[in-house]
Amino acid sequence: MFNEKDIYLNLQGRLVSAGFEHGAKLRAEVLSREYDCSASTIREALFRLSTLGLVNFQEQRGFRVPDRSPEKLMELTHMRVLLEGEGTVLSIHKGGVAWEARLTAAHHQLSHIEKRIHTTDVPADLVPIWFNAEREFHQTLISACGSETLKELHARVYAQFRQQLMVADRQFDFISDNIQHHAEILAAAVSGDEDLTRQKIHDHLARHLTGNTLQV
Amino acid sequence: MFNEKDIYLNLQGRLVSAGFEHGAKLRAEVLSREYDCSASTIREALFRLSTLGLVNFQEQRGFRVPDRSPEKLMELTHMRVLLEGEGTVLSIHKGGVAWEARLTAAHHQLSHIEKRIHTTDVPADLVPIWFNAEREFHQTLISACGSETLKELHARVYAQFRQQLMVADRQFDFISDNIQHHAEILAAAVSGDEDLTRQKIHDHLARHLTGNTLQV
DNA sequence: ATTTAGCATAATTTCGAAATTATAATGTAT
DNA sequence: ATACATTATAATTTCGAAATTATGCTAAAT
Repeated sequence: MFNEKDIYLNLQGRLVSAGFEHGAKLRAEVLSREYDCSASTIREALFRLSTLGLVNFQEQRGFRVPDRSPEKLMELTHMRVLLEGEGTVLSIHKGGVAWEARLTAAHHQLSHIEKRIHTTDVPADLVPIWFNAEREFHQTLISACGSETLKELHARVYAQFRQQLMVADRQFDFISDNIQHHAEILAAAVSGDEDLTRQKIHDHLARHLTGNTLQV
Repeated sequence: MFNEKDIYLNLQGRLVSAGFEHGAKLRAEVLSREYDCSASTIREALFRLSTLGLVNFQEQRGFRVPDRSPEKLMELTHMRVLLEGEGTVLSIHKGGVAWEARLTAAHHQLSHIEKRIHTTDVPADLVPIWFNAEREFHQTLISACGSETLKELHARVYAQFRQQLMVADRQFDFISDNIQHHAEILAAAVSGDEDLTRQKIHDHLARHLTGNTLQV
């Protein structure tokens, strides 16, 4: 049923989308029953996730979901601004029309979902879809940067950023601003204006740099 | 004798300082005899190191030391310039006199070793000492940035960068330039000139951005 | 009543072997 | 001779239990 890779990915998914509480203990034996495998297999997966930053490991004390922390969120946001800015500027230079096309497509999908969220009450099953579309858009921004290293670093930071913001029931008050932000980032990127693009990425994330947001 | 943490750290050390060949296969069973423990313990350590980027893991194909690659080195160098530049500028703002003192001290030690290397033939046992002093100086640059996240990202990148450059017998032709570079970085940082500091960090690493260096 | 020591319980870590999967070697058919 | 299938070997992965270490509980002493 589940091999280690599935378990690893499934745990990763839960860790960034309220599948566990902040600060929750992750006991290998308990999880091993859930996934119908041995504790060692879970332990391996948790170790990998700990090096990713999605799980805290303490010697002789096991594994835990990291606590929420406004400082951590600010640090992660800062790294997102830095890495997404750099990666997007590189994409502008190297990506060509193919990248612009992919970015426009990713934005179109995201925009569609965000407008639905904006106009109607948010059905619970729309949240993971929005979640993926948002990630896809931001990943596409840096997708033509030419540096796997940059993309890996960004993926880590993005995952930890999401984990900080995860909550069971989401408010979408921010969605109106987000629609605007994403459109502006797209426009700036396609226009080829480096500084403006960096600025718009910064503005999009700026509210997480104040220490006041622990809501999406 | 060895607990898992020791094994993990020992392997990490070897992986960044020519303790294994580039591309070498890392077989858990073989290493388990070396460290006098079971294969599972080694396997756990290798998984953690793989998430760090110092080991490649392929499903059903085990673990390997990453190959050398000029492209990878360039990407890592780029990330070092970005993260060290950002971290140092933050340190300039937040570090105060205490940070300047630490940086001056770290530079003094590094400078001492580099001058010895410059004037005499390089004794083999000086290499790891230089190695640590170099890392210490660059870590100190960003040490007052106030962001554990930035420091963690930098530590990963620095380790992978070192791994790319590792060779059994080192040439130290570059050392003369390095002495100059490190002094200029120190001077720029203490003077508080942000742009100049970023520039000097860039210049120090610039030769690794050409794709022509796979020597330290 | 509070602290501390010893004990019982629970959790973590390590192990070595069993099961699975890949790789190499040999033989067979075209 | 080359390609393909089959078998044998070697490597990886998973397991469940044993050993170690932490945690919580009870009782004795101040």
